[in-house]
Amino acid sequence: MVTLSPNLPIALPWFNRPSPEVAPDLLGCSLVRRLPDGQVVRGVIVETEAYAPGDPACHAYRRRTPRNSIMFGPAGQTYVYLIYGMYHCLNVVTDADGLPSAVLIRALQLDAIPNWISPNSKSGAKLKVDRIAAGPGKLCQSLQIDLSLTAKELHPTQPLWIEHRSPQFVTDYSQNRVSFVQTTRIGLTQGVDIPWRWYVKGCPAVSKV
DNA sequence: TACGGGATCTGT
DNA sequence: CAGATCCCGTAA
Repeated sequence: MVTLSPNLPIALPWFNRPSPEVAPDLLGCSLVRRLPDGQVVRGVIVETEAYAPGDPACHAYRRRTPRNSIMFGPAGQTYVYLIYGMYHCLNVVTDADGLPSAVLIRALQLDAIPNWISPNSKSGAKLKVDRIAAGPGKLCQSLQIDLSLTAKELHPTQPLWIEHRSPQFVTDYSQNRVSFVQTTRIGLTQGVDIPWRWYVKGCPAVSKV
């Protein structure tokens, strides 16, 4: 189920749909990060959440502001924000120009622990690969994503892009060896009941609850 | 200009 | 379950 090899990059128009459609379609796709030194890191997307116009949990719910203005733009751009003063979250802007919506990428399945991450936690325990990009904050940490990567096109010429599902994943999904779960979103105070979170069933990287 | 809260994570 | 830590939206 883990994709080690490159697949076809997803072109921008693919993201030009309502976020609740794009979010489940992103499961099984690979998020790819090219670092300044040329190193490329790939991870399979296993958990996503959708945010859309009229949704009280959406950063753009009230109005357009400097921070959320990227969400109003054309689909296929990154929207990165800082949360709790210490973590970053990565979104993909979706839907038509003018409609503020995005998909939060919450977890990745990595194939290896990136070499800039210590293989041991602070308490000394060995980190599991499955948990390195488990959660939106850890995901950005594991791929060195910060505010400098916001408002970038998802394209192979850029520091971030997304690739289509591997043939293996497509087969596994169509034969029900892999399935998705749809449920409510995490960590919100508003829009708590909207079931716009999707994840790959049985994946260790997916948030509990 | 000041203030308070947040799409999180870790250790107690 | 509290604390870390800072940007940004809202109110003044």
